[in-house]
Amino acid sequence: MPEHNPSLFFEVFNEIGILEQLSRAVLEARLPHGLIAPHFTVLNHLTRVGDGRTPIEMARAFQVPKTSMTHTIKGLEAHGLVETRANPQDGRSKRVWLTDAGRAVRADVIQALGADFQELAAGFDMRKLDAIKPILTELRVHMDQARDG
Amino acid sequence: MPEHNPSLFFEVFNEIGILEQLSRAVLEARLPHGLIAPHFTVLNHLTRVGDGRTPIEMARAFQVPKTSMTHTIKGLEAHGLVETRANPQDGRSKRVWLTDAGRAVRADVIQALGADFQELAAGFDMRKLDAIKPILTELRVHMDQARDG
DNA sequence: AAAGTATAGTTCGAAATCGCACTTTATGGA
DNA sequence: TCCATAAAGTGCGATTTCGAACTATACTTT
Repeated sequence: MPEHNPSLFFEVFNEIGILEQLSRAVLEARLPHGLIAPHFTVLNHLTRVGDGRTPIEMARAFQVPKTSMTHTIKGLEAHGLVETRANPQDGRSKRVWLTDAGRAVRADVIQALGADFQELAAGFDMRKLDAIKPILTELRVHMDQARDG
Repeated sequence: MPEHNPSLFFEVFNEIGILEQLSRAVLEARLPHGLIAPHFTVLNHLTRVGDGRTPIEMARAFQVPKTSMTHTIKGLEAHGLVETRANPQDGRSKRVWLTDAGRAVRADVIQALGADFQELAAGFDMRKLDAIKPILTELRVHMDQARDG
């Protein structure tokens, strides 16, 4: 008989909240001075899905208000890690491009994190991570849909 | 042979970050005006582990700076949801107590969230939540220890 | 008991977050 | 074409976050 206890969500979200803070701390310890997690998230996103994205597109991807994305991009521009150009297809919007410096910072941070994760991995059964990843993804997709619907 | 691919952490933390935002949005949609997630987290913590905790104890539990906890508690006090008294055992510290209003707000929010979670649960295999919860806890404990050591 | 060190909490200032209102440009009918 | 509506992005202000420095109290060592 399935348990179907909704308070399970409560407990899982609680753990997720704490893990988010812990993992953010690990990341930010490796970021150059003046950059915080949202900056890196954008650099990483642009690297993975390709640069030339629009701010609104990234705001939706990360589920943050567009004003927050404006602010984050402004910070990255101030550090010379991205640059923005008008979008020829749509006069309202702009596109965001990585600079060489932006790519370099992202690569450096990834490498530094590799060491941290190596250490974390040493004391943890990675098969358990393997096991939870698809479920977390499924849950995320499910909640995304519930939000839209 | 175990995979031992540290970038797994990267992907898992990415999902956790998005899930944190999504679940926070669900929670905050149910909170009374003027309260945000950290306020509720404190109300809930005091209910679960018992009130009379100290600010520093909660700051550690949630992995937030103690200055943030000071601010959060001040907000709850302003809303009359908690009150603080000196700690007779330690002149440096104070203890935080729930008021009746605080308990009531927490209960109302829990109830409202029940409906949300019920709906979420309808379209999701709760056995998968059951499966990931202990692993998330284990990971959280592991990272906590890695941070201290 | 005195001195040095550690801990709990606050104040302060800088930066981040985010809702609201606004401007500009696009789109989809009458 | 004209108009209404929607969408992209920004400016602004209130609140939040959080590190640094500080005060007050406790603990430890001699």
